[in-house]
Amino acid sequence: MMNSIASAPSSSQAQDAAAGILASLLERGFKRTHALVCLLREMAADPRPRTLAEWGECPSLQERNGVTLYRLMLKLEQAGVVRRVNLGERAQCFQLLPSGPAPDYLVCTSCGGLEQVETPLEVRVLEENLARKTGWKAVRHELEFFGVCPNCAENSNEAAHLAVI
Amino acid sequence: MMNSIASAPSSSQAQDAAAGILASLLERGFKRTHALVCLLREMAADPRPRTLAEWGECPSLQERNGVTLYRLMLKLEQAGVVRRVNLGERAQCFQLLPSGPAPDYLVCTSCGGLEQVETPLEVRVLEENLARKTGWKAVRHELEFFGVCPNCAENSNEAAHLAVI
DNA sequence: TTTGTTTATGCAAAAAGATTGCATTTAATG
DNA sequence: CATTAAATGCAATCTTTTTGCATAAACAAA
Repeated sequence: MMNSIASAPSSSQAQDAAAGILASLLERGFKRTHALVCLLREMAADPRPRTLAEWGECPSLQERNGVTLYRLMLKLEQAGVVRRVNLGERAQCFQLLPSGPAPDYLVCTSCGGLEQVETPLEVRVLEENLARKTGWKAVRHELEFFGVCPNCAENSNEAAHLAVI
Repeated sequence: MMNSIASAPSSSQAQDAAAGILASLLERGFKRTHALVCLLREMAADPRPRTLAEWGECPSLQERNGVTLYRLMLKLEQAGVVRRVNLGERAQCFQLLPSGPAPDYLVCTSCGGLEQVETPLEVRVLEENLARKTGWKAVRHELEFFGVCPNCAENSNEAAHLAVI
């Protein structure tokens, strides 16, 4: 039902994924630029949704201009390779779309911690039905659970306790 | 399964709701200010999630300062009276929480149109379980479906057709 | 009603994030 | 190597969110 996100794809798998995506993009008219190659690698190596600023902090991308990353990310989103996720932060987050169904998340509003949640079957069915039975096109969904993780909940209890003393 | 949002609560019902919320807030230390009274009325009269800028356009709120609305909205959110919803727009949207379960939405990414979607049972159960069986506290969820509504899909087809001619 | 205290408000300004225009560079193509 | 189209960096703008501070309004007590 719920999995923490410890298991990033192994380096070689990630590289393969990035390479495959890159190939498909090149066929679609993308240029093999330094920024594109590096960004795909970084995003394949870390499946979590991260802000533009965060992606920009990756070693291989630090020298890149922020605006470049911004425009590149929009292109990748349009190409259906990347998706935008709202994690309750002010800035939008982006992540590489996995080959399978995209994950949903459980977010700690206190520490920002993230756990992956398997998409409820009902949500998938609803999504499919919207696309098939109604006139809606290109339907996707976004589901997030927000709360305070056990760790933070405990700490805030301690804090409250200390405050009384 | 899906309902368009034609049925805003009747004026009197909305007023009652606003009055009830106001009373509860006053008990909790809120001051009965012009801005508070008007904002609650407007939000009760229109259940849709709207941006701060949009709420500020309401007749009774136009003379109010935008920052006032901003701070008031945050207070209402903290008080659990208002919730923040991400509708894919750059600005955050706010809406009064209904007495029952909060609605989920189907959003047209082309025209911004909004339809209400009943929360899948599985999502509610998942949410409850997170709160009961795991150590997570104050769990809530946000579920949105995004797509292109029949109207916009048709128009874009026409546009594509015309473009060929 | 007056006084004092607390909270809300307006104004100004800053910080953060998203977005565009334009001149230059880079990648692909022949 | 020359040509062309796309990508990049830089500067600047715009929108949204956020804060500080002086003033005004609401509330409670005298």
